[in-house]
Amino acid sequence: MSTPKPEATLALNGSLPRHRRTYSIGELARMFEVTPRTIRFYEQEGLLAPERRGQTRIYHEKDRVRLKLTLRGKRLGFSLAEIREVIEMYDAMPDGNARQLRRLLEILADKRNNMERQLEDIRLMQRELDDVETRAREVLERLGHH
Amino acid sequence: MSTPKPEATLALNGSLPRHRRTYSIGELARMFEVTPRTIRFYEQEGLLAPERRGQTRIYHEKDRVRLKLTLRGKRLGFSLAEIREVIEMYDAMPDGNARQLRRLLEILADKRNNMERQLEDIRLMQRELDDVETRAREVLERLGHH
DNA sequence: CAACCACTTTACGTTAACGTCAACGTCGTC
DNA sequence: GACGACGTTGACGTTAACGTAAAGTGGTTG
Repeated sequence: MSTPKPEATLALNGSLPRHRRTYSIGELARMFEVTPRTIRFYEQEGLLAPERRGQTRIYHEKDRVRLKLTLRGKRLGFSLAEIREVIEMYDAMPDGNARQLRRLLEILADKRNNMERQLEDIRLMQRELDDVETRAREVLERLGHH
Repeated sequence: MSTPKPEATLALNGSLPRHRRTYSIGELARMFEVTPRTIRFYEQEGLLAPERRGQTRIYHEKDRVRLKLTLRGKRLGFSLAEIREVIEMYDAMPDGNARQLRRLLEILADKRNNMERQLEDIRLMQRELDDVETRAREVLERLGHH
């Protein structure tokens, strides 16, 4: 406490083996471009369970990964409830009973189908975009030539 | 009215050249597995503009296609507002000015980036799913062998 | 020590995308 | 001519996923 060593306690985290790093809620928020409110909300919804040092939340690698997966899931249109379901089952896996596991496999298969349809949707949508863009460029061209 | 010919007026639409067909709101709803309420809502939001015969809405091929594109857009996570924006610009294209067209191209490029990221997300997500599934199967296997 | 962050909880507000219900009109049919 | 299936408008309800504001805590910095 008396030694003025440059141990900013936070800045120090700069070059640690990723595994030992911890994050504040603000850091994570900036990192993923969400607000702290969002992160707290995800916790409230059972998607995160950070450590607590007193009042304040402390996030480890595990939490960061979870958040990343959560956001990815969201971009793919999954609801927080769905994401939580998978996360919970995943956590319970080691000692999960057979029924749970089969249920998990079902859910996974379901997600997979979802992915497949999304892939198809994307391909179709890209064609549409190509088409619209081509037309737009043509019109633009004609405008250029008066 | 007196001739009992099997002209069910609705059933008759069965084998028409797709182009001339028309649809009731209920037909479209079943077709795409949405409720009539949804379709009316999309109209209210400016995504559809069906013909009217008296009070009742009559949908043509064009409307069906729009609905299809709208739903596809939704599956890909676009908001109705975004979808409408594109549709409107597309409709206004022929007589659109250069600024409008350039704006449209911007939007399209944006959507394209979105698609690309979604593709990447899907690939990553599929790997995760593979991983989880593999683990689940392993655990299940061990359970089987007591 | 005062000022300033960054963090906390509590609670109410907001937006998008419909659902639901009431109250009514219009066919075709039994 | 009652009935059921389908259509209409209008209005209010609901859910998910946060936003926002209020009021307080704890650490460091000039």
